[in-house]
Amino acid sequence: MENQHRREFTFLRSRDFLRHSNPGGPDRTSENSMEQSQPLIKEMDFFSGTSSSTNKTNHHHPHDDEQHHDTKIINGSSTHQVSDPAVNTGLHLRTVNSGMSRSGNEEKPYTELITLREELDRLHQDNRKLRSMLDQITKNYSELQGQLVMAMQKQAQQNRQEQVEPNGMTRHVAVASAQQFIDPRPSAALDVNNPSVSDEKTQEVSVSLSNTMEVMSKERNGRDHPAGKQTCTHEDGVDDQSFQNLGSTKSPTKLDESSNDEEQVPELAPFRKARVSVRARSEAPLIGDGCQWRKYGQKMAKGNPCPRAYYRCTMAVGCPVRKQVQRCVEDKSILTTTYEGNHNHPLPPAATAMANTTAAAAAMLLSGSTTSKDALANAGFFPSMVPYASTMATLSASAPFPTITLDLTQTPNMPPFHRITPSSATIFPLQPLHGFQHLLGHPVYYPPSKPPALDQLAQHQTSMVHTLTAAIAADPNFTAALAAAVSSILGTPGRSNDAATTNNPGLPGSPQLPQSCTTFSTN
DNA sequence: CGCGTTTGACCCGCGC
DNA sequence: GCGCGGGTCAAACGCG
Repeated sequence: MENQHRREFTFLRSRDFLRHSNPGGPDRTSENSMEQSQPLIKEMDFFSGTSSSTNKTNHHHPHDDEQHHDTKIINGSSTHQVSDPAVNTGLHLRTVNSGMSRSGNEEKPYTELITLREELDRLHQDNRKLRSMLDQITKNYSELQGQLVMAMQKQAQQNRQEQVEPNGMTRHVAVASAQQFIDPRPSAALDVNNPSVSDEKTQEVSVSLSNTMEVMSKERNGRDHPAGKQTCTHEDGVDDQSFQNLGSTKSPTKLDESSNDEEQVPELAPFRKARVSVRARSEAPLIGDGCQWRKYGQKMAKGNPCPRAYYRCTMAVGCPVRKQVQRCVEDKSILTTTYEGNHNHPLPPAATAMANTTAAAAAMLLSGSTTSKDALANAGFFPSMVPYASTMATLSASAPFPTITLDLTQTPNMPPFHRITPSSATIFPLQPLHGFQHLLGHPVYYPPSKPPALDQLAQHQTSMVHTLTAAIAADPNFTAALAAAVSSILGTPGRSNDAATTNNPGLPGSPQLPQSCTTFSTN
């Protein structure tokens, strides 16, 4: 009970936080910076509450807990209101009865009973009110989120127009492509947030973001494969309507960056799926993320002696979420897990954390922080605010999927991991700021140590990095989820694997990483 | 016997 | 058009 209360409380608080921080751009910034520890604590509270609850719930219905936990959290306010009074009622009755027998008044119990019933009804009503309030808050949050994105885009657009670029060509292309990529998003994201998608209020926060990703992926699926492969169709099932709003899709082909403006633009839009990768050190074959997975394939990937394993989420029948797990060629102690898709079912608390992480990361990736960079920078976002500064985020627009990689293997002072993948990827430490490249759709890979020559380009990239890191940092969901991810991975290096492989959603003591549409790599 | 993993075959997209 | 590589399927296999 207490756990539930606590969960509920922290959840609501985090929502409050979201709500407050969202409305004002600048305010949000300052709030974030100033409260770096505070919000962090809140978020950590959320997850720690989760894990502790998991521990306790293990006694009774571990499964139940897993299946309905989210719902409870979301509906928390109401649920508890109901259950608590019920308990109290019982106690009251007993007390009353004893009192009764003494007094000898037999009619009093009925009166008491009636009174209690009325009380109960009243509580039910309160409960309903609270629910509706919660709904309202959730809606507001979604709306604000969408508005914020749009506002940032507008501002970025304005800034862009005002700016005189010596390197006009390149810049223009980048902007155009980014814009194209981004534009569709707000509407899509909002659409996805539609109540229709999330009947369960519980999922709203986490789902909304992850859906964004799904939207993107769907978009590509839908366009590229009108006929639709089974897999694609399947995934599209969740919320097809949303991806119609997305920009034109087309050739998923690789972007050749720089030279051809005409070709670049179309290339940017087409994303089959957003992916989130997590790199972490782990001896275990898998990281525990709170979900149940079934291996459905294994392949030798080119350029890597270590096989790549394919997993599918089995927590729900039609869950489209998949993940790929592969060890890093350079450092076999590093495990890379890549998540793709959105869960179509309630997630265990631990899984929610990861889901939020990946969703938020994906949202960042897809939200086109590129364009909003200036706005964010102006607003005063700085990477230093990122709680987990050691984490490296890598954006890759390579191939069909835009991918954001969360590198949990790095420490601030360590040189960024050197990526070998053919796909271009941009790595930027959340704190230090390395040059980062083509974001969304501009696959350009260069060693972190050697950013592309042009100073201006470097500058541009730097600002983008700022933007992205700031945006990521500013997203409570992301930071919270990331915190959970980091703590779970670093905290329980050894056993995380078991959890992931088999079904241990909500392992006691080991916060699990929820997965959504993200790539997760563990080292 | 049921369930999950393994593994070869197959499909599809992309580049040459 | 062909080959390559990534991703998925599904029969076979193994384990509890």
